[in-house]
Amino acid sequence: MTEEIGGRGDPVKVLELLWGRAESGKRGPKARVGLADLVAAAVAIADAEGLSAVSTRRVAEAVGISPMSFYTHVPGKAELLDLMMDAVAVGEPDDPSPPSDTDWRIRMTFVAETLWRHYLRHPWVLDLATHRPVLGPNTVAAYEFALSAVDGLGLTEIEMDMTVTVLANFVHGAVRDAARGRMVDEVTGMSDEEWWRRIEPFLETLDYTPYPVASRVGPVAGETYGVGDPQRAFRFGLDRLLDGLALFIEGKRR
Amino acid sequence: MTEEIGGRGDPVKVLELLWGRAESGKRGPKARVGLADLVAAAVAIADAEGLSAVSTRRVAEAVGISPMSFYTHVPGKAELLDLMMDAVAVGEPDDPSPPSDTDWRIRMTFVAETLWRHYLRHPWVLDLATHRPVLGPNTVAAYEFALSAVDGLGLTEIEMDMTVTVLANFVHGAVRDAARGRMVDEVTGMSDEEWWRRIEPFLETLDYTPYPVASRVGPVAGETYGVGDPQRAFRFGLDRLLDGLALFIEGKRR
DNA sequence: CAGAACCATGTACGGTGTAAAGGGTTTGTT
DNA sequence: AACAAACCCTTTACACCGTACATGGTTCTG
Repeated sequence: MTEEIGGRGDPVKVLELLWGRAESGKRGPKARVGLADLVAAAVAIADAEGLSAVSTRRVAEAVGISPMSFYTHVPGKAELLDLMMDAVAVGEPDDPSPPSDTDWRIRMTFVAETLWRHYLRHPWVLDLATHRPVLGPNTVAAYEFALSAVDGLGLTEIEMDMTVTVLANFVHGAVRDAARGRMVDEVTGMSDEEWWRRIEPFLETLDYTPYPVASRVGPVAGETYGVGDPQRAFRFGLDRLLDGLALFIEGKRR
Repeated sequence: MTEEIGGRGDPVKVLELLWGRAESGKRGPKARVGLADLVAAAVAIADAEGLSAVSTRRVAEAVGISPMSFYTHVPGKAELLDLMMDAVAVGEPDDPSPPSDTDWRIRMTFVAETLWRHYLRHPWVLDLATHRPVLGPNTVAAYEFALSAVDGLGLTEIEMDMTVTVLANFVHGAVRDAARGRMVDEVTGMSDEEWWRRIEPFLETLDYTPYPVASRVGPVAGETYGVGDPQRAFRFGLDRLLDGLALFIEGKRR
């Protein structure tokens, strides 16, 4: 149970680590493990057991060094978290290849779906992606990938960035809801269905007259989110967002 | 440095606390402090020093009880966090009053701006709002408030919920970027401007040929976000999103 | 007035991140 | 060849965290 804050620590130090500029010394004994091993181990732990299972001692043990040897390779935990985020901010081997389509809408849809898959594969990123961006090579590559989808449409640089940011933020929020229904909470060991089932008797005892609209919408939405397809909300929001962007882009083109 | 996870603990227990159903006993001595005192103290600490400063010991001390007496009032920290979220999910006295406008667009804009202010006032909510919803009275009231803006437009219940969710997710993401520039990071004590200034020399040493689009857009966007007005991205995204929703709503109306 | 019920507390345990100091091993310099 | 610098790794220790457990007061009920 540790609040994990990305984007901390000495910002230059972490950049040097991200871009491989921290040349390891020539003098002493060779390191038995590399930085990449530590990061990979930490990612594996986070993927399997959630972010709260990632501790410096645990990561050190996973790669076979003593707890404090961790600090030989990484300045601290904050930097490790940044490195983890950048490490997974890259496509997986089984990802579909991007469409070389001329329709920006198809390209942006693909960007959104790629982000969607990314977050579902590494849900712990959702807990970390609340602070400063990690300007590592993979993160920048992902940024480039997203920007390419809106390049050449007549948008200014700022408009391009804002467009991509809005899309990324939307996916972030949508996948948060989806991850809820899909995963079993590794801490409570309670599935989303059980959660709804547990609280439902209590909810029925409440007086909903102060909430007329919510009491009409809530149960329907709750049922849908509880057992339904969260991908539906994703598609709905994505379509609305792209509709709005289309108006803007076509307005600029003329 | 503690990961704070909202929406945990016994879900019914926390609901009882949220809705005031946990009747305090009649027998023993009267409690010197109430649940609301603990929650208020915790919120004050989080507002002032960030979420990582909120510990059970610290909260207990703030209200003048011993560390373990905390658990007389709250089952555990997870429940406290839920209570904190719901406690702030209500308007402040100096909030502008909602427009009684017939234009849903004006109403939704107001909803978005209210959310925006909410997150800026309590940025720590961003760190907590990643898990299950807290179905407390204030949270439900906020949900009702948002839903009212899209009521009577001919949308189905599910569509209403998805619309509100998309809007909330967008604001969440946009304010995350804004909070970055506005606040001084309470942990590093480094402002956003200083952060950019520190990393800029390093960024100039990188080879950007693999990132042609990002290298064109990034510096412009970085400068804008670094010293510019993040509210601009908020307005841009909000306008695009509302444009897209307008298409859908007007399509359904006919 | 007895006892149940309740609030509050002290102690203790296992966990966290990491500061500080020291031992071993390799390499560059003389 | 000898030495010192540089580096990896380790041990010990500290302050903090959430909270289980046992105990001691206080107040209301029967």
